[in-house]
Amino acid sequence: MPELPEVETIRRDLAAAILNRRFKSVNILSPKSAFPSAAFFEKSLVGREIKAINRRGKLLIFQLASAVEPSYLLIHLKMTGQLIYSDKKHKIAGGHSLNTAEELRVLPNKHTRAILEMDNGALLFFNDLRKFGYLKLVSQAELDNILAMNYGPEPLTSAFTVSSFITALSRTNVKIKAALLNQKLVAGLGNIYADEVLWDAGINPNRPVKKVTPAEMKKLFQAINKIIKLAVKHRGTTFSDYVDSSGRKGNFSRFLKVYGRGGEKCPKCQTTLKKEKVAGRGTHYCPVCQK
DNA sequence: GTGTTTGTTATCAA
DNA sequence: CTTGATAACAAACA
Repeated sequence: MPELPEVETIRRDLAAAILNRRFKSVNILSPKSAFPSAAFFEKSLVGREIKAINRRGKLLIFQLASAVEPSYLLIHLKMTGQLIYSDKKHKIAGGHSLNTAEELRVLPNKHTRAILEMDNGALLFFNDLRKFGYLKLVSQAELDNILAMNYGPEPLTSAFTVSSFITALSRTNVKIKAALLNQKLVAGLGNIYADEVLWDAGINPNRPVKKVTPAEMKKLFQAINKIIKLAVKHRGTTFSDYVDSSGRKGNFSRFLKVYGRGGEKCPKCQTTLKKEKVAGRGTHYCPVCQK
């Protein structure tokens, strides 16, 4: 599941590789993965230059040069999306390959939904097993609207402060885990990091937000910044499908304290970790440390 | 055939 | 009208 650290890793690597490059051709293999339509992609993206690659929460935002609309390409990986860049350094079946020998995998594969060719011949593959992810071309106004309507403060930025965090959360009374997954309250957390920050802060995922004290909110705020920062440093977590733009796995999995560890011992108190559904999601926590 | 996996949105209930 | 809880989506695997 690509969450903030995984998407940020992809953003940084892609920016280093394809900034200032133009799209030479577009091949949409799964029409439902491209909005508003495959034909619109062909017409509007070919020849456009990538001016910047930004990120908001889990959303990748490619800014296109020139004032022509649509001026942004949005890519959301949702659960199983991958964005893999190949500059043909290694030649294998089909004429293209990944950059790292140990991760070589023939592309495109049966889950490839779109292929974007750059003006230097490099290819950008959008793979998505479950087809929840998408590519979307939007205007400045549409982007502004999407960001304003759907995204709260970004961790590790000046917009994310203890007081803004507490204020945002105090407007609801859902379970704290559900609040952390709500992108409008804080952007970028998904199921893995929500569980990790709650364990770090010692808060039970089932606690209603209104019963979390200000002191605990502060611990949670600090846990979010600490864990997101560390996860970015280690290039994210690979649990199932996630790989970076070179096809490599993230290195943060070994730092996970509770996610995917139901039945194992709590690193703090040795109690057996629980796994149960909270807010409709598989949730891992320590019944003793997290109150 | 059944249950699981999750990001986001649609739908329903209170 | 608002809020919160849940279903649905898609696809593959155990």
